[in-house]
Amino acid sequence: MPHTYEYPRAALTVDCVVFGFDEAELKVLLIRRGLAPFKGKWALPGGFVRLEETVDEAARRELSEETGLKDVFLEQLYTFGAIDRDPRERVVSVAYYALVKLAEHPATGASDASDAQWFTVAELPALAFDHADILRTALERLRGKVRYEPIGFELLPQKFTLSELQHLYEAVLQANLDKRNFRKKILSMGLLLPLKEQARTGAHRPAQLFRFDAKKYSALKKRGFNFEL
Amino acid sequence: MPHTYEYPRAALTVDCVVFGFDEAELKVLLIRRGLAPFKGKWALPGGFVRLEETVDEAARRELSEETGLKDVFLEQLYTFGAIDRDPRERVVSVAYYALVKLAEHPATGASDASDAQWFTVAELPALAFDHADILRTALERLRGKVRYEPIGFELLPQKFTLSELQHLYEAVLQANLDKRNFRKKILSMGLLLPLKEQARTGAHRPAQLFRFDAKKYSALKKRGFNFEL
DNA sequence: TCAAAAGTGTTCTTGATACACCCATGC
DNA sequence: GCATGGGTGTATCAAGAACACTTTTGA
Repeated sequence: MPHTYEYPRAALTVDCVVFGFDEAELKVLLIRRGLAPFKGKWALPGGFVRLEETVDEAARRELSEETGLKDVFLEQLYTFGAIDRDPRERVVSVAYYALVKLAEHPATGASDASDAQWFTVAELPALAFDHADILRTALERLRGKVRYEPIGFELLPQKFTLSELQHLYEAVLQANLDKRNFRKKILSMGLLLPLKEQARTGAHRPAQLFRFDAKKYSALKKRGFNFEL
Repeated sequence: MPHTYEYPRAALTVDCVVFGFDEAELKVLLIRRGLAPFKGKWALPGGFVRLEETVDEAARRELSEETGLKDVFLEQLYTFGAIDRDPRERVVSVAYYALVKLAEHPATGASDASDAQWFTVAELPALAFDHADILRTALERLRGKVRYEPIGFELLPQKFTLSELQHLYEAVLQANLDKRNFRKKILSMGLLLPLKEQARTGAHRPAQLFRFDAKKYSALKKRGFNFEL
């Protein structure tokens, strides 16, 4: 059933930059394209926006369909509207970025998409369309936002050690942080709940486990508190 | 000449939140709608994106056509993609915000649009569509961004006094700032060039005029400098 | 007993805040 | 000469940065 309009219309898509964190490395989830154009090339998960869903819903649906990921942190990033970004026709894409707890999700997702794979952000393959631009924009946003919003926790398991948290920040910000100062600062905010358990991993002293206290954060935020690292 | 597509498509528009600053007041430029829906209501300037222009270009074109404003600071804000934001049909809108030097532009713009008018942000009329949401988002963005990027200068004439600059920040941030501390901080960045002229307005001591040194800022930025107020 | 990561305080420096008076001008 | 906004310096306090050793565990 064809649809006709008085004026020509751009197609509208969503694309998702999915970040994960694993073993001190920041990673991105890419999908190998099975169809032209850019067949065989790696690309961001995404697809067309349907009329009966919001743009946000489209992003969640495509993420779920192409990578199996659900209930993840997802936020709109930027809209890419260059004329020739898709060689076939005019396509405007609303980009999102997602943060997933990599340890709690299967390595490549329960996906019906042919091929999904995590890549270290420092070792990315060539990407289809303008997806390299989108990814760079997402990285800049993540680097900026992680410093003044407690979104880093979205990349860690619910229970984590202070060292894991520090390594996450070091990976995202590409900087070395002082262990004592980092702990002092993050603990002084009172947003980390120490758990009774300890992590026992390897031939070392076991580390205290914490979880992020989201309720306390939203209560503090209302009173004007600002997370800042 | 009708255009036919296999799947139905949303229409794509741009909307612009235009900020100005005048006499210690932050203002927004609105347009009175001449057509249904929301006929007679105030709305943000904006319109449909054409296939032969980028989304950014569409924003600039609509701004020029509806308000007469050209060569202003313009930055993408957010894309609004709720299903029923336009009662006629599915319309997704990429919102922008603009900062204009109000003193250097005519009060209501050399506009072909019937009716354009500046409103104080504290005294806004009811707005068409979801434009109140868009405007609120733009205000939040402006409040956030003005603190860590030197965009406030886009709202002032090229030559300005320190008091004018301070009043601008006080209006945007809705806070009172200490005069001495403000001057110390802003001058210590070395981004304001004192001019030889002085402002002579009223029965007071004339104030030193400055201009923002954009070249110096971009040079410093490359070396890792961060503007922050 | 060794390797490997966990944990812990103090000093110094820097930047933020608070605060009050004289200056130049037009009327 | 007075009203109005322009312009200036210091003392205090809080937060950030730099820095090294002991503890606990498994192998």
